[in-house]
Amino acid sequence: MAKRREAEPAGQESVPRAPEGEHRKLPRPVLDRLAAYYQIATHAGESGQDAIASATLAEFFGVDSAVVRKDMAAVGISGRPKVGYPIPQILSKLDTVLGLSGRNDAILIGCGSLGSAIARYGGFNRFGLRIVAVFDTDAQKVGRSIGHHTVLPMEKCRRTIEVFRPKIAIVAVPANAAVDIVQWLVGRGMKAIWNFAPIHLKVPSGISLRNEDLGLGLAKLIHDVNLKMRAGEEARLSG
Amino acid sequence: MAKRREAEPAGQESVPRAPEGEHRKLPRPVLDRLAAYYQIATHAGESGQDAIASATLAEFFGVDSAVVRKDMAAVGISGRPKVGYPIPQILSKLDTVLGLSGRNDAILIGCGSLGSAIARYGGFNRFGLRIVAVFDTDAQKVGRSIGHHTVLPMEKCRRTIEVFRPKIAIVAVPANAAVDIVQWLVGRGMKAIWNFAPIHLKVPSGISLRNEDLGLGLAKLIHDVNLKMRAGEEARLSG
DNA sequence: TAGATTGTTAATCGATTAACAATC
DNA sequence: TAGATTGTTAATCGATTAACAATC
Repeated sequence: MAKRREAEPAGQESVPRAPEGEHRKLPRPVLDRLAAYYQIATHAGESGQDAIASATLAEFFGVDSAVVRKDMAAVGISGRPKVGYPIPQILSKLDTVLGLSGRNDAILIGCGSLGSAIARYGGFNRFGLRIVAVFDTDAQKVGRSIGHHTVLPMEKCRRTIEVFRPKIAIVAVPANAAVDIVQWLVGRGMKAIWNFAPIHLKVPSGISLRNEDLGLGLAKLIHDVNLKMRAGEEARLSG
Repeated sequence: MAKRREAEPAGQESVPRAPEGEHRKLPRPVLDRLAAYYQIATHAGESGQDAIASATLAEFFGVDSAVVRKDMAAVGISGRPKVGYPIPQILSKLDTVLGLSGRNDAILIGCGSLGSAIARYGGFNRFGLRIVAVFDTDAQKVGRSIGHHTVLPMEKCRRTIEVFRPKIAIVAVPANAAVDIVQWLVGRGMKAIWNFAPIHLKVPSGISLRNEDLGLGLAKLIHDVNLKMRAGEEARLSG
């Protein structure tokens, strides 16, 4: 029953064999759904349920229930016929799979409106995120307090990285500054970049990067709403 | 050369036939990539290039160049051998496809730190977004000015919707308030919901919804960095 | 012309869907 | 027991990759 194929995508050739157990590489669509199940199960748990059926999760995410059952099997979450999947097991297993159980230290670069919002937002604690320091090049912003943090000058960043060794850098600087900053951060040993600048960045393989471009999200939403409105009009004309 | 199949996903049965030309339904992975090409082409154009090769776009996005050429063909962008795809054509075509050429009016609900950041951020103008009004239930926030806006009380929201008829509502309220607000907004005729609350919402088919859950994005990034660090360690041990 | 890059067809691969036996 | 729901196999579907002819 072992998986037949373990071909790695470009940039991963150095991995000699697939990791086993909970840490095997999951297809991206699976990972997307698992993250959503985590959120849905959390809210279901808060409202008093102690189990949730594959059909329920499927309806929320807009897929077939067999997909959900396969996803669950892929990470070793087992359900019970007539009952569903126990929410505590979903949460603890996905905690492990998504890596949320450990502490994930981060620094934040850029304290404009979006950077400040991130610094103040407490909702990421749930995912183990701890922002150890926030930086800005703007002398006017240095010294200000944002949430629990005081904005530090960029010159202090190198030393902070050496002391705290954070894995994650949250980049919320203007697009034209992002390329250089990210290159510098990677050079200082940063392992993950969470990029909010509206520019598509690249990093060496072995470094994790997430381009969280909200403008692109908006573009997709606008595309979708235009498509639906057009479809609605056509249905009205022909119906 | 017409497409053979036009099956619609669940919830779209009312559409009698597929729209033609630039507005046909694109597979989600294609749309994701097109939005990224738009961003990459924009920056390439700003740095003085006037064309870009499929291989360049492919390298940025981490796919094969044939994928890029197919995507371009799918939306009718034509390139020239030895040159690549002209950037003006990429931008104007994707403007149309993504629906960014029109004006997209929106209201913003919730002026916490994230809502305020969105209200202040000018980067969405590029996508035709115009926030016509911002609202909050908190009497303490009403009357404050955020960017160019003054926070209005929720009671004024109904009337604003009737007058401006915005298509899009940006929801940046706490998770426990989001469900009711969104249901109300849909009832008032809103066509698209851009949800920043950390909860997976559902809307009737025919309404567009984008759950922009940043915590989920973080979870995926953490998963990825853990996987890579683990892979790196294994390579070191066995290598 | 020679060479680089597009455009497109055919082959492969992987993910989704359908179906149903196993199980509580 | 009967019925609902999981778990899993086989079939279908769609997207990616490989290959190469067309073209500037």
